[in-house]
Amino acid sequence: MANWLLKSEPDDYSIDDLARDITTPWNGIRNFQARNFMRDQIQVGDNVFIYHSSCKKVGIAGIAKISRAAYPDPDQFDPSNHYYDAKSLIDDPKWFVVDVNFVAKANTFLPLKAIKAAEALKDLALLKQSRLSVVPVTQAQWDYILAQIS
DNA sequence: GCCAACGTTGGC
DNA sequence: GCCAACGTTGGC
Repeated sequence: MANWLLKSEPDDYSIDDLARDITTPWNGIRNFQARNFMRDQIQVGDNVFIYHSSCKKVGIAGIAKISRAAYPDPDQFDPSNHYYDAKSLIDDPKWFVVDVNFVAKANTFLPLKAIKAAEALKDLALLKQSRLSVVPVTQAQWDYILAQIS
């Protein structure tokens, strides 16, 4: 069982959208490192923090859980889709999605500023690789953040 | 909207 | 396989 942090732009898809939908395919990941985490490591039951990026309130907004492990992202085969990838083959797909289930909204939103200021989170992968949209979270980091937002 | 960081592409 | 050019991300 592992823990992850998934980024989303709330204007595009927010924790409130997930609360409404209950479950959603985490689509549109087009970065190899993020893809590899999803395809090779993320398992059903893994814990997820939902992080809002590129917006007014940047930070951790809620909690989710993986409800389905990696399967090919259908968008990559649809020429009319924004995420269409002509180089991806049906029997050798390049891009994957996992399904995510809503667990809870953060009672207390944890802003990036507070994440950066926390000694316990100084090694958080989010801070080391600021452009990666799927990052692992250690158990100690998970517990610390959970306590902050609960 | 700006700009720095950084991932990807493509020519050599 | 290197590296410059280019495109995208993401915080401010």
